[in-house]
Amino acid sequence: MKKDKSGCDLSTCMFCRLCVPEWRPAIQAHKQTYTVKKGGLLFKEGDPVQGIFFLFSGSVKVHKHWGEEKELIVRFARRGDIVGHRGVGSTQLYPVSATALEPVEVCFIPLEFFQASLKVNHEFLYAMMLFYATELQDSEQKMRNLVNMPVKGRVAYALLLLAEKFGQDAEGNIDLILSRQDLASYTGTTYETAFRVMSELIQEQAIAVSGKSIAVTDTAKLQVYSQLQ
Amino acid sequence: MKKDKSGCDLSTCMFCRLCVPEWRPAIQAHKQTYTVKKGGLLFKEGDPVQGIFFLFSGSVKVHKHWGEEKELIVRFARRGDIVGHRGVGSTQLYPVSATALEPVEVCFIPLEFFQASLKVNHEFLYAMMLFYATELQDSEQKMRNLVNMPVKGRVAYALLLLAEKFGQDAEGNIDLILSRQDLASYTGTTYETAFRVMSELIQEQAIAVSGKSIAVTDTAKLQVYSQLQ
DNA sequence: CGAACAATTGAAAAGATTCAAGAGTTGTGG
DNA sequence: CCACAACTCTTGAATCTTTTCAATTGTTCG
Repeated sequence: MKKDKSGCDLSTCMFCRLCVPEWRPAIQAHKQTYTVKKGGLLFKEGDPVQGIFFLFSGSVKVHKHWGEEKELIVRFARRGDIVGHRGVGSTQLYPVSATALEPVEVCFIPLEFFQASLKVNHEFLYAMMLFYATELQDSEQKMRNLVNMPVKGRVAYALLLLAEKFGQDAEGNIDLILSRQDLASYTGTTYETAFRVMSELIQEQAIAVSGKSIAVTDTAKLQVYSQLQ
Repeated sequence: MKKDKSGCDLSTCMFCRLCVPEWRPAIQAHKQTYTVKKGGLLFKEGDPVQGIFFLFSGSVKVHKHWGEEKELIVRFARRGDIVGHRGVGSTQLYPVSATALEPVEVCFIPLEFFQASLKVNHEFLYAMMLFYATELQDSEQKMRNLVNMPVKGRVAYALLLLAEKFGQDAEGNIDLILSRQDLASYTGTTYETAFRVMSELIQEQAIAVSGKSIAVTDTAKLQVYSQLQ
């Protein structure tokens, strides 16, 4: 791991990686690295935007709320991902919350410094634009799935996506501890329905559950459910 | 209307407006303006990305397909809006189609020139990044609505959004001729369901229909349906 | 141990889709 | 100007999916 003086892992921190060397000292001065424990909030929907977060380790869910009860998980983020960028734009408020699913180490960049960097560092700005463009594509792909797929297809699709993003061990276990409730919120359904669908998938030996982790055992079966048409 | 030599309306063309004056001649040389008739395609999902479109007049729907029958309208665009930017990113293919709802005049910028402009024009790049960020927020807002709102709420929300975006005349008619089928595709439901919901809203005098245009007559009632919680 | 919370299951209800069929519109060619 | 075909519009009824409610079991943790 290449780390800079403040302990920032250059291989995973997009911000530090993209900054030209001369800027490093300024970044050192502005960024803050700290940890958030499991269940802790990085920021909350409706809060004024303070800055951007880069994750060094751990994982978080990014979610939008609906009344007191309901939520929709928009995205999961892990080591190397950016969080809080959804606050950049017209409004001054975060449109989503970010909650740690396990202890996370974050690199926090205050908004003013982040924006100043964007203004000065063309490469970084370009990378950020591409990043937003990709996020937009993903978001709309997910939107179509939510609208046109039955729950089973959405769960299958979600598991394939998570397996790819978080990786799997030898047994196929996805490297993310995910509660049924969170899976339900991610696939836009209720806890009970998510549970029932999971049971079916286990029955069909498409997936397996051991302890708290979920394993994809038959990718092809899941692909059938998450297929177009 | 301030127009440049090629007939580009500077007040509505984000691209031309953001370009520094010295760049205008180069733009003139690269961009193409032409019209697409009603029902015509600007580009199709899966096509290789050729460039970006800026709309001078008319309106288009941006939609994703699902098998042969189903589609989800992701967004409507009008005068001044950008279309085709969803193709920018990892893949080389448009993730959506764009179809003219009425005759449109477009300013087409080939991708290479668009990207070259981004590389050179910092202001433009910054504006594009903010634009993507805003689109992302809108997309996720819509996603939450699709997941958590009943159809009636989604239709109500859609109509309020369209009224705001496209404007209304004295009678409240939204300045966009929208078929029930398109409204259904936009709200992620079927033609019949959209029809029934519209009938209810007419009954409740929240909206009115005269000819092909839809009028919002009682904003407050629609807001109740599209409300959070 | 007991309290709180997560998991599990069944049954009823709600919401939306699908199918089907008839009414109304539009456009075309004779 | 009418007849016909091809649409879109409109409505009812059956069906399916998903949610909701409710009740029971299992697990965790102070």
